[in-house]
Amino acid sequence: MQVNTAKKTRIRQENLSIILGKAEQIFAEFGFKGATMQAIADAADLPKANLHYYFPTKLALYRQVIERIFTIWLEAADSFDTSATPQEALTRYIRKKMEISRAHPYGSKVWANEVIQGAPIIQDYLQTTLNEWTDTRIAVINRWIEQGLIDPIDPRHLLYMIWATTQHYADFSHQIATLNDNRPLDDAQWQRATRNVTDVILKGIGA
Amino acid sequence: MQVNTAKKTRIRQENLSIILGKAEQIFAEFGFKGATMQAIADAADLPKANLHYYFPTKLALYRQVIERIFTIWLEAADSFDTSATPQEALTRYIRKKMEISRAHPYGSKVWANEVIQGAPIIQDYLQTTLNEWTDTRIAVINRWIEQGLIDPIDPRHLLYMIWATTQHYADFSHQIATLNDNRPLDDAQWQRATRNVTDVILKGIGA
DNA sequence: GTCTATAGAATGATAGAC
DNA sequence: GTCTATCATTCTATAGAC
Repeated sequence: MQVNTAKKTRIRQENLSIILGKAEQIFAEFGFKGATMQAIADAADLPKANLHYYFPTKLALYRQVIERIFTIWLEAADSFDTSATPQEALTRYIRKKMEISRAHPYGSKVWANEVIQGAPIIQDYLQTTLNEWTDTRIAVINRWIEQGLIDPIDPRHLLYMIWATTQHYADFSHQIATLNDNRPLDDAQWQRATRNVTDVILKGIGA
Repeated sequence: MQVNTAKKTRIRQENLSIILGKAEQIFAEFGFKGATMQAIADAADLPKANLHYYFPTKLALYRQVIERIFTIWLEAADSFDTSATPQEALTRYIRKKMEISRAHPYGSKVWANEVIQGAPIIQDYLQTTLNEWTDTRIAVINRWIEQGLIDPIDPRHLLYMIWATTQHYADFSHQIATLNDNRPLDDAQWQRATRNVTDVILKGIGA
C-alpha cells in the first residue's frame, strides 16, 4: 500500500513537472490564447486527456506556470540588498537578473507575453507585491541620491532600464542569436554582456 | 464611371487602413495564433467575410501588418546618423526610438511577439537588413572608441541596451502604467523618461 | 492513473445572394 | 463591394473503458 502510494506520488510529481515545463515553453512561444492543450500534450509526450487529469482547465495550468515564474522573480527581487552600497546592490541585482534570463528564458517570455497582453492574470501581483517592492527600492535609491552616492536620476527609470536590459537577453534571445552568427551567446559572451550592462549603468548614474 | 471608380478606391483605402490598424492591435495583444479573424472583424466593425475579401488569408494580413512596422523601424534606423558626434547621433536615435514607442505601441508589441516566437515571419529582415544595418553602426561605434570619444564598450551590447530600454516603454507600458498610479505616462513623464535614458547611457559610455 | 472516443463550441475560409 | 449561411477543421473539455 505504502509503496503504491509512494510510487503514485512520484509519478504524479514527475508528470506535473514535465507538463509545467513544456507548458512554459508553449505558452512562451504562442501566448495564452495561441497555445493549445494538444501542443503541450505532444511536447510532454502524453495524451491530451492526461493534462486535464492533472489540471482541470487550460487557465489553471497557465496560472501554475505563472506562479512558478513569480517565485523566480521574488528570488531576484531579494538580491537587491537595501543595506548594501549602490555598487554592491546593483551589481548583484543585475548579475542575478542576467542569470535568470539565461536559466529561465521561457519563463521570462511568458511574463513578457502576459504584460504585453495587459497582464490579465498577474495584475494582482503587479498591484501588490511588485508595487510594494518597487516603492521600497525607490526609497533606497532616493537615499543614495541624498547621500550623494549617485547622480539625481529618477529611480523608476533606473529600475525600468535594469529590467528592460536584462530581460531583453531572454525575451529577444532569437534576435541576439541572429546577430551573433545564428548562435546563442556562449559562456564568455554572457559574462561580457553582464559586465557591459553593469558597467554602463553604474557609470551612467555616477556610482 | 470615373466617380464610381474613385469612390471605390477611396472605400478600399479606408477599409484597408482600418483593418490594418485594428489587426495590429489584436495581433499585439494575442500574437499570431491567438488573434482571430473574428476579433479583428469585430474591432474593425466589419463582417468577417470582408476581411477575406481584402486579405486572402490571416497570414497575408499579418504580413502586411509586419511590413508597416518594418517601415517605421527603418525610419528610426536612419536617425542613427553615422557622420555625427556620439552625443548627437545617440541622443537623436534614442529620442526617435522613444517617440516611436509612444506613437506606435502596438507595432512595437507585434514586433516583440514575433521575435519572442522565434521570428517565423521576419527572419529574413533580421538576417539581411537588420544585420547589415547593425554592422555599419558597430563600425561607427568602434571608430568612436578608437578616437577616444567614448569608452571601449562592446558596440553590440550598447545597441541592445538602447533597443531594450526604449522598446520597454512600449512593450511593458501596462506594467509601467500600473506602477504610475494606473495611469499612462503623460507628456512630462515621457520627456523625463527620454532624458533619463539618454543621460544614463551617454554618461555610462563616457560620451 | 491512462487513454480512446467524442461532445460542443470556435476557427479559417468560401459560396453565393444582394 | 457587402454580408448571411455554411463547410471542414481544430479547440477545450469530458465520458467511460481499461
